[in-house]
Amino acid sequence: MSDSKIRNMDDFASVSGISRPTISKYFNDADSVRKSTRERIEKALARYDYQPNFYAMNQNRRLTKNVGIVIPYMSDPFFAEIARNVENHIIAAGFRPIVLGSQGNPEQEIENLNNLRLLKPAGVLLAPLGRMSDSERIAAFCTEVPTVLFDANIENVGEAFIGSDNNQSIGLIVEYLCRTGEPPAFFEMRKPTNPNALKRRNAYVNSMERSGHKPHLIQVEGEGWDFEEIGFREGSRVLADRTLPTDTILCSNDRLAIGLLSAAYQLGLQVGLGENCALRIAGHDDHPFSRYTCPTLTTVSQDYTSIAKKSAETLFSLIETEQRAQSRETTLFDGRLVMRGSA
Amino acid sequence: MSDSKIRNMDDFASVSGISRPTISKYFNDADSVRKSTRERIEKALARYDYQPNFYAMNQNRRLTKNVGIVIPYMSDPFFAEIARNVENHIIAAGFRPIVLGSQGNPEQEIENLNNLRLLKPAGVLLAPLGRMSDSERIAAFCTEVPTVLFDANIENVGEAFIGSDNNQSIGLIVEYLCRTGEPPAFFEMRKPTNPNALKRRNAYVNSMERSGHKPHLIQVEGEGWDFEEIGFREGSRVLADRTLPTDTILCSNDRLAIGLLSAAYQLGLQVGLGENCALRIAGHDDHPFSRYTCPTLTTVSQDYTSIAKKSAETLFSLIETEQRAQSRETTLFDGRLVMRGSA
DNA sequence: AGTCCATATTTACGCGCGTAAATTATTAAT
DNA sequence: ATTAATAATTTACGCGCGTAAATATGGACT
Repeated sequence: MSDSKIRNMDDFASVSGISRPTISKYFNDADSVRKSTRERIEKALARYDYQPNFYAMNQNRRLTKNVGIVIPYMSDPFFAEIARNVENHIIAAGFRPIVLGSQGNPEQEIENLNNLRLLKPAGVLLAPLGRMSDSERIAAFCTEVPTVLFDANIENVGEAFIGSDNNQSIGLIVEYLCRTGEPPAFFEMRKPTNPNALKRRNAYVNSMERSGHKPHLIQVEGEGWDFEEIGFREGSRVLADRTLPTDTILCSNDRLAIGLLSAAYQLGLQVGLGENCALRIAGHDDHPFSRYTCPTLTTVSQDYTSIAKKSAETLFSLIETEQRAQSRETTLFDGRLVMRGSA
Repeated sequence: MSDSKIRNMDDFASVSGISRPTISKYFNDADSVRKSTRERIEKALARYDYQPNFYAMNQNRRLTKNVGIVIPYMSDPFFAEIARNVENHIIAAGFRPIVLGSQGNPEQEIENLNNLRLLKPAGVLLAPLGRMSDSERIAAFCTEVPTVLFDANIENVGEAFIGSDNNQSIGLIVEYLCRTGEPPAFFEMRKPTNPNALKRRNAYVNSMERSGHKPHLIQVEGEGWDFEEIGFREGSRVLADRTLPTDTILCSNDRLAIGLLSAAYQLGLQVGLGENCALRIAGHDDHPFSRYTCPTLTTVSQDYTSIAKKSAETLFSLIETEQRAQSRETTLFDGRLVMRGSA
């Protein structure tokens, strides 16, 4: 295989018989060297499995092909899924994605941005935590690195925002629920961590009033990101009380709905559309798990694909033009009704 | 707040009136400088919010306080949970955790190790992918960096292995199921990706035979890590066939069980212990979601806490003694029966 | 005041790489 | 063969920091 260990680019330059600056050039852009040179390098690369030190590279380059992706929660399948989507676009465009999760912690979010800055990224795609986020420091970061926000908006921070049209999506499912049964109550956290939650609350109220129904907010207590637990605990309480003015509950997101479904099951309440069902439950987001709940969860899917694509494209155009956006544009995609068993 | 931007340690040394090497020493170990000096540094730190370049630090140090944690899948709540647990121990011991997920991809797993190596970690805690893993390259990595394996074993790789005693845990739940109803069939993937799955299969067969029952393996097709989908799809098929010789199914892990529960629900099969139940389903792992399934999932919990603690401690002792383990020790923790609604 | 030890500073070099400028070699075309 | 264009090499420096050795400084003590 290999002779002595290749420890750095100098070593590799020696064994391949090509000067270090040329090797450096090759790794920067393989097509920027003569074809015969490229072949010699690649032959040597096959013999000695050298690869340049990623961090040392980034330390010296003005700008790299790195693109950061920061999401609020790594272990939330919803964010994992959208991050994977964005990642694919980044790779396809010849960039290198670096995904970081903030674990619901605003300090971690800032640290993620700090660490990214050291890698001299060409740009960053950021889905901020929301209410908890240290928006001042995020704004400061955005002045240094071209940043596109997605999923959750922070007013006037970043070059653009791409997300879902909560008005449309909530309107869609409220209309559906009203049309097929009793008008829904809205199940949410009293102090939601996410700006989307507030938008959805307002959208619900507006949508209900527009169709002449009285809105009914079920605002439960709970902190943090353990939404299933909150949905279950508070859902159990609310359902046991039997003070609901309706048999239909629309949850602010699928994870709350998953907890609520579990609570309903344990109280012996049949959920779904049938005659012998006591309750209808709907969610929002089309969480990967929502197709395995019992019954499967009726929800509104966010347009993952479009959000990911548009976010990436917006960032790429910023990177190419090497200038900031003249005006901060907001793009909202429509949700799609996903009818399943629960409502 | 601050005057001109502090760009590096030199700048910060100037404004704080202390020499750069002393600053460097402070950041390495705050107690290694005189108290009065420390106070001066920290006063300057409050004024100018400088922090050293993480990657430049690691480039030059022989050894750092970094500890890598590599898990097979970031968005699997089970691994997310155990990683969080390990992380806390690392922080408590004054080290800096760096968590990386391999997304089920063996190449990503190797790349994660490569990237970690560049950060000169004091040690690494690795939960390998299993069958898919490039065990040769992992072994090569382990000769360079002290590495402790957990969750999934690779024979003779790394300094130690800490995991669950699948024999004990499967024995426990098989015994429970036999005692409280019909002996279980075992639902698993025909070609599991994880070595634990194979151990569990054998443990099931042994356990059944020991108590005089005929084992029955349901080995379903399916690749990858989308276990819920496989559990649902193949579960639907198996249940619809109605060729099962028993009404009790033990799944190789909770994620399969979650899919299977969903399949049973959709086929109108009542799952649980009651007289009018057609099926009992049990899992393994005590996945965070297993308490929200309908019905809640009876399972065996792995001793997260102990595995995380022991893994971290084993690594710390390796780091302290600065030498490799004389012999590769394997530590297995007992599982605990978690009785819920499904069996 | 003088001694000693701990701590701080100065100086100088190294890590693995990017990059610019000047020089030399190669290639393709005239 | 000469020329011009292109590519490669040499040389030299910089990035942000660690670290070692020599030197200088401060405080506690006799």
